[in-house]
Amino acid sequence: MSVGYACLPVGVPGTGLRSCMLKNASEAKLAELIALNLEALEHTIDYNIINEISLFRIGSNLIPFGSSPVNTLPWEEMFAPQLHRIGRKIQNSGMRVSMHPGHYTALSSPRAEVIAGAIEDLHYHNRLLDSLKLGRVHKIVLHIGGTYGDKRKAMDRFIGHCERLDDAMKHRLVLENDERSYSIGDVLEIGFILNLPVVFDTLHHAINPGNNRNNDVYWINQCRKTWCAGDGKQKIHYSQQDPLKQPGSHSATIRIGEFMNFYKNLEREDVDIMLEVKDKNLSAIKCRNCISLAEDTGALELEWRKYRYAILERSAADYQEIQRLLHRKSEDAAISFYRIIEVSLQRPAGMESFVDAAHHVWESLKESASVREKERFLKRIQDYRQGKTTLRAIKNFLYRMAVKYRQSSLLDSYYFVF
DNA sequence: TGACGTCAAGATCCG
DNA sequence: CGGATCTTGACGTCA
Repeated sequence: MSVGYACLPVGVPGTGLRSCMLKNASEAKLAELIALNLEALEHTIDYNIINEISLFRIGSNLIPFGSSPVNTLPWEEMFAPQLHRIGRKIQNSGMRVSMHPGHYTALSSPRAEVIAGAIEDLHYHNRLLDSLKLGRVHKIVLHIGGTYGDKRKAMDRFIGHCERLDDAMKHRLVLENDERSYSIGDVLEIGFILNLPVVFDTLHHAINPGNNRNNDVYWINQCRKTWCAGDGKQKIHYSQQDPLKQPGSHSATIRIGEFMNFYKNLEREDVDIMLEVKDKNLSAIKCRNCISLAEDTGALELEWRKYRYAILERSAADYQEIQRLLHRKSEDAAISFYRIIEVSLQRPAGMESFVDAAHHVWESLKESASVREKERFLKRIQDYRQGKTTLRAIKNFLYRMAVKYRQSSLLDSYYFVF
């Protein structure tokens, strides 16, 4: 079982994807952006390999306007060396990647121009995975689209358009239930007709369960029947509702208690779980550490080094509690560890604890920093105490210092994420 | 016609 | 001038 995350890791410098507005999308601009984005993707893949994250979704915006007629660049050839290098890293590390066109790619539409655009978009996604020289276990996840007042007719249109796609494309396609129109029952019906695998999305299902009320495990086992040997492991999407936002909004982090219940009920290891969550890679590592059978306290120590300042700035008591927990080396330390982290990160940073944490962070910068920079730091702290500057401004300052003096342990930490 | 979701670009404001 | 903060864009569907 692999647990993965989508598109952009948080707290990893140099992994952001660039874009531009349509009116600025010249050939030169697009070529520059593609080069930058491939560098960013390679950094992300490197990060995944180092952190043993073996499931990842490549963002559709990797090639700006990739499926639009404004982008006529032969980018597969132009960037072949970078693309092949990235593909080899994915392949050699045993990573599995996917792509996911959004809700705007609708093969069920009654409008011919929308269908043409959707097919263009699918071709773009397929071209990208082909250009990385990746096989058919690296999937493209597709929604069905709208219902246009008649779901049966829309399903028939979807099936018709899908059947006409070429085989190479069809071998990559997998279908997903959505939170509005197509329940998992609907999508399975289509999947069986088209002989395409189905991805079960837990949160979409919770919001749009359809008529046939069954639990997650039942549907996951139904979906399993749609996955053939050549498709690789069955994939599912797992996410949790943000309690303060609209139904369907992904939570800030995966609440580990809920996830572990889900995992235990699943009683299966031959499933890949793609998380959809705001804190991305952080939750992927969290879930991985909590389900891994080996009592690898090393991984937990590494995590603590990354979380510690974010916790310290909220609560010295939480900080000490975690220190004691890790010292005890108990059997289910990982779950207890993340439970405390989750509660602690909900607290706002208090003024004194924030200043305390900022000083600790400064400790690793002060040897490199100039006298002027030290003065600037102390002035900012003073201003913060007097309400003349914000916590975020001080963190941004510390971040720039960490970049300038290449303090990788600080840059790799989650201090700047929260 | 605007909400929906997403997130960087672009625009504007501030010191 | 640099940095922080607000607004716009790009996609299709649905109310």
